[in-house]
Amino acid sequence: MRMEQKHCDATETLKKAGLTKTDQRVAVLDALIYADCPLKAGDILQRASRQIKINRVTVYRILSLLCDHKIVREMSFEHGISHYEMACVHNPVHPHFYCRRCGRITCLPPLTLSQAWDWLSQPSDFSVERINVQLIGLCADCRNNENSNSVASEGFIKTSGGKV
Amino acid sequence: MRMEQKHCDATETLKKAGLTKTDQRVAVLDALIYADCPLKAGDILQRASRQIKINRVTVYRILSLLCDHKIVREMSFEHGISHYEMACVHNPVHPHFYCRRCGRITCLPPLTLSQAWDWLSQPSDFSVERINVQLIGLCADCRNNENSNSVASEGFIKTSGGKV
DNA sequence: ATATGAATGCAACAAATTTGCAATCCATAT
DNA sequence: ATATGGATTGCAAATTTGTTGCATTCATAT
Ligand SMILES: [Mn+2]
Ligand SMILES: [Mn+2]
Ligand SMILES: [Zn+2]
Ligand SMILES: [Zn+2]
Repeated sequence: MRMEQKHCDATETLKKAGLTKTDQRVAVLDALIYADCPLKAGDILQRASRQIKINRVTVYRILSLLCDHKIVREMSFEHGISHYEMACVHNPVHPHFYCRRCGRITCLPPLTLSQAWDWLSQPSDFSVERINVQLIGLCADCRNNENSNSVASEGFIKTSGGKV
Repeated sequence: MRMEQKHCDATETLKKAGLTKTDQRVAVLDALIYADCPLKAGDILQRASRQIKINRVTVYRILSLLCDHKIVREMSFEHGISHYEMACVHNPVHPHFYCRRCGRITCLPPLTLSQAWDWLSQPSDFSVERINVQLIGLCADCRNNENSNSVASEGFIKTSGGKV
């Protein structure tokens, strides 16, 4: 009787996605697989460097690749630093808490929005001051031009969305 | 009979907050007040520069000030660029759509999370691929040290939050 | 009008991320 | 096992976003 795995396997993950296995990719994946919270690119470089030789730029390229393949999720809070976490079956989508003072990010259990808003009043482990809801995907223009190499934003005013 | 205003007035906003009125602050506020979507610092510099002489650094300092006074909201999507919008009575908190291809941000009407998720399936103006929910505030450590000048993150492993 | 603290401009700095290109590696076919 | 060619990586340099220090200018109360 086989035990259910708690974590993904880096090598299997790459194989399933049809990606070449390299030491650097395995090390980056391992850093994310065994992390207990979302990591910055710098965190990942640091952890992967304990295992192998890897360059900062390579970390960014691997993260970009893994995000494209939806193996990894990217998220960005204030102060313009991206954080990354596994997007595998062991780590379904969930909200996050960002501390504006120390910058730590904490994964939260699934919540409805009204439950989330309740945290604004109810004291808890966190003092929630506000909530951002971000829907991410393709706008109508970009959906139509998905395969074209030119980006819709070229040639028109970038910030021309409509306030609803 | 006085008509209801659609927009805030920059001068009044500064006065109400007890902030000195300067040409630069008025120009930054006007850019945000009349924007039809959240703006990047660079967008604001560009728009304000049409009206007055203003330096890049001044834009950042004014935005920081306005955010501290909760006159303006800051938000951050992928690629670590902050966007800003008015946080006045004419623009209550609402979700946003971010196009991962062209980078445009669109303000959305208030939605429950399940309504938001419905957009994932129902084709609409946007192809929603995922939803980020960010709770922002202070963690327990930082709440206790709010007035201390040392930040909790000094001296401990920064990424030590717990995955839930 | 003058004084004083606040706000701004400028230059330099800093951190995160991207790009170009040469060197190296990995998967596949001999 | 070896050769091969495209994919992957490393390194240096550039780009982008945002910050800091300090001298100058501005706003406002006397
Ligand atoms: Mn998480
Ligand atoms: Mn908005
Ligand atoms: Zn904190
Ligand atoms: Zn788009």
